[in-house]
Amino acid sequence: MAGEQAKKAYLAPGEVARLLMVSPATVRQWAQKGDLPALATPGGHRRFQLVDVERFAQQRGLALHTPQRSAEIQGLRVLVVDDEPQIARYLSDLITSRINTAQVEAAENGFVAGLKVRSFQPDVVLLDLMMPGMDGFQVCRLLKAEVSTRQIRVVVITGYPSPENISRAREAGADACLAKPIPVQSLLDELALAREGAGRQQEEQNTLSRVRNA
Amino acid sequence: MAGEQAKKAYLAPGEVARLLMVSPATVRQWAQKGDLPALATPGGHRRFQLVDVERFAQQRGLALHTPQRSAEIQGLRVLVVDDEPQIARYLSDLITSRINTAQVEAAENGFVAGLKVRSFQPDVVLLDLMMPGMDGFQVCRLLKAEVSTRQIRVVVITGYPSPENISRAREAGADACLAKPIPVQSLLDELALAREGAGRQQEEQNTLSRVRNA
DNA sequence: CACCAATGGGGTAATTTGGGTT
DNA sequence: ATTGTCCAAATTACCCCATTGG
Repeated sequence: MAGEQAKKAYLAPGEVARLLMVSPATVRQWAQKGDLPALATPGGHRRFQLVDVERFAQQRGLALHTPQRSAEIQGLRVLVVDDEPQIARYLSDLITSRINTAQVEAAENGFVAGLKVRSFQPDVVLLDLMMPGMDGFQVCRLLKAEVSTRQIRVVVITGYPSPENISRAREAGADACLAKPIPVQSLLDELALAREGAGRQQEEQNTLSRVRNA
Repeated sequence: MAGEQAKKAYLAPGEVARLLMVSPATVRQWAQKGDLPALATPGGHRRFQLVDVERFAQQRGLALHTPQRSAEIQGLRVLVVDDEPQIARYLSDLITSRINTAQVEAAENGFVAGLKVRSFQPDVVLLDLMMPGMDGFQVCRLLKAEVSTRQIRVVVITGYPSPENISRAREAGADACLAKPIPVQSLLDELALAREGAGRQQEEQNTLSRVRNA
């Protein structure tokens, strides 16, 4: 599980405040009113148990404490990087027809790809290795070298799936490597993996709820 | 303590409103409609994550209100886009030696250029027209087509300053066009212009830009 | 034991927010 | 589509001193 929670015996008011996205003063109010169960140190300072905090958040906050991530809510975001409009179009249609919540954008050259990596913030990048003026391996390395883009799943697509190319792609950080013509099922499998993977990056907000609307 | 910009884990509605330059009521509407993802405190108040706000702003083409990042305060930010490391290095050294507050970064290909346009947020882009796999004219058009990048000054550099190239560059939105070898004074003039322009929001729309040659 | 910075407690006032509605 | 207004509730700011944990 994602929980690397080093089970603390108790939480200080400040920690609880950060957890609940509220100021320490507010936590104190809750504790005073008895809404949030608290223990006390000999000196009178409050200590809280994680269980109590979670229960409290669930009761008052609108149920559900599953910290769903963007891919589950907004749909998987896929960036197709290919200089051939036909292929880009084919991939885009393929994906949206199979995963109807997916959002797909295309980049026909390196510059647009770079822009969109930042602005579209894809969960997956489908990257053609052979593009004029662009070294796909280097793109992989760049994406994996930076924290803000490291978690993007990179699926490399190549027309020359030589062992050397595949191994180089892997070394460069690609998460998968598909040969042309695209094996549809494999592609969908990769997207499914990305969809699962997109659920991380939650840190302390496990006890919070996504706001629900009609 | 200069580092007051500590990354907040969450944002309150009011902060988001100031960030997006709208009223709190509007933020509330967006959150209610589900356009802007929100979390909730146990008491029912909404909290937002910076990532979500940024993405939302991006989708709508809104600009985030960054207090002030004028070139006067932080120094001019220059992005050199050239595939020849020597030239990039030469330009970088030239600029930093003449304008000692300037910050210069280089991009050796289109992908890196795209990434850095977003992450480095330059005031000026020095763009080599002739780069493998990258159409400089199109890069101009892309930059000038979007609100968030429109105010970046684009100085095109070309080894073939034919009338046609110059006119095409201008049509594509380049603010200036310099021929190789680079006329140093003209380059510095352009940077000076950018430095003036970077302080204010957009003001005057320079009808045309000058073309300079050695 | 004293010192120290960070944090917490009590209490109250000031500010902000959600919701309904204009 | 966005903003202003009203009210009650939620949240935070402040002041001053005690506790915590080195």
